Amino acid sequence: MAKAGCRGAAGRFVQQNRILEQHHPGASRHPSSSRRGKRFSSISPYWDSTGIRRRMTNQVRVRFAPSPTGYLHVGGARTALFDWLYARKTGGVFILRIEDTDTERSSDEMTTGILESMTWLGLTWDEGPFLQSDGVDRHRATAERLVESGHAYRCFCPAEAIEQKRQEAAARKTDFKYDRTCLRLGPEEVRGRLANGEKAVIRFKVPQGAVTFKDAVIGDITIAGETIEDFVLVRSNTQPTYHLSVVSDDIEMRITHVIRGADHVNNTPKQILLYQALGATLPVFAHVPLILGPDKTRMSKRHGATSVQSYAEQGIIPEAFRNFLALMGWSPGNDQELFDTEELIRCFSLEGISRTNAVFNPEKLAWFNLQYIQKLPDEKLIAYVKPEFEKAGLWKDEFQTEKYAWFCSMLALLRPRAKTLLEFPRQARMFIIDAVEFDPAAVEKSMNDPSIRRNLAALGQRLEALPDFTHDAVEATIRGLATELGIKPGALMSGARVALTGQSVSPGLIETMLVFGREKTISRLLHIGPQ
RNA sequence: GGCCCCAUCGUCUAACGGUCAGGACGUGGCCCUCUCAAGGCCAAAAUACGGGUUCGAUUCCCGUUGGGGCUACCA
Repeated sequence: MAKAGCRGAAGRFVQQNRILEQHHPGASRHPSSSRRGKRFSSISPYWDSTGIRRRMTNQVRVRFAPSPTGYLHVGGARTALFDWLYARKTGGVFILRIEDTDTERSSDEMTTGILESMTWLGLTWDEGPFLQSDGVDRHRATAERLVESGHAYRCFCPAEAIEQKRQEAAARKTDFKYDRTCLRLGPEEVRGRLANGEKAVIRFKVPQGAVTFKDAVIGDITIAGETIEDFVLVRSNTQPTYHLSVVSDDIEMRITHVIRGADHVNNTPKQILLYQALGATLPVFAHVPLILGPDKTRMSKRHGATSVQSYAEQGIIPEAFRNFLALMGWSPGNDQELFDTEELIRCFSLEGISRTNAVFNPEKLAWFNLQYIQKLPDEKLIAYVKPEFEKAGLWKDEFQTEKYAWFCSMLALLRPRAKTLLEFPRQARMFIIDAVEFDPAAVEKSMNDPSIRRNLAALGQRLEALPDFTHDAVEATIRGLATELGIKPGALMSGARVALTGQSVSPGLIETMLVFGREKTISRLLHIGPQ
């Protein structure tokens, strides 16, 4: 692929990668993840079993943190790709963390599916996958520290009451924020009510003043503190919430760059406030634009195929999908579109990320797929295509042994016509099965003239007499016979096409004959099947 | 409703004050040709609107409009 210069390294926003402070004094060991049966790697490299903190470096550490409430969708995959690319680009570490703290909606099957999709895409992670739920004790401890330091407080207000007020405010079309009733509670009262068994949440006490941060892709973003509600850190059932868990984990994992979807920009001020309250150094935030459906609304189930898995099932190859995804919201700054892995890594930069949402374009994906299919080495193509042939009941092991060369020559005919892997068995069928499956319309179109059978038989005889069954010899024979018969070569060829394949469309006739082989070609011309 | 963000061909995008606004997908035409593809060539197609700033705005500023996101004891 063309070697081209990429966007300069001088960034739109150059921000120093600072080392995150390790601030957790009594960081306990990661509990093992046997809670729900299935066990994912839970060995954390951040601190070893002796409790000795690892040497800190200024190495980039990025994470992809999907929640296993569904399959990996294209938006998530694109985010993961950018995370991965940035880590590879900088020689950093790519961490996978499963945010499964919503126990209601999370499932192990989804986690497995996400892992499979990432593997399919070749997005290999260096650490993890960690389960966020393994950190709940630490998350709770973090919240307690915030209460102790006066950054958070317990709130006894019933959720229903707040929800009702919220509804009322919405009906009135006015803004609603929790009124901080419980902020005024004295420590005695809090203790008393807790001792009484009253349920409480822990809320973050949002400080006065605006929060400003420099997003690596969007730029400066400022949000007035007054618009941020005292959000819940720990639920009344003691489950930590998202904001707390993410910040606690990102600090713990020493994440230097938070690259995630733009749907998180409004969460960022809350999280920044948490970092500050915890005395931790901020990571660089980079919010990548969203991927939209054709109707320009956020991709969802009603847009049809949105999971990575569904594209794999549709015969898209991972290299193509990845290349396509990379160009959704990122550009190298020039006209290059086809990138192999190394080029992609070399050219990728946060500066090249767009600020505009992108509409998913399946047609362009198909084009990328075609491009990649053309270039795939035979071995690799066969590996991709084999399962499809098996599904269609057309696979034979000899394709990889005695008939390997033949199989490759057939694939060569099919390639330029294949936009997806699924088309290979479909098109290869006529080369593999013994019978000819005649398409009535094709027969009607090219075989209705009674002379055509005679002519094809004549062609069969000539080919039989040919010393060498080669492309040039066959072509000369066909053209010669057509001239003698006073018909167009095309008429003879379309008849031969139907006699051989049963179809009116196929790869080049002569190439097709060569793949069928001399015997089959001649016998089909001499003895045209039914009809 | 409030808050945040965004705005170049239908779509993905290039342009970082001066270009005939470039490329790609898709679309149309032509070429190649035994059909279908692939490939080659050509074409149509955009700076949302209104104000500024400037010798000069796609580019900088403001407003309008449009779009998206967030607005939970979801993540």
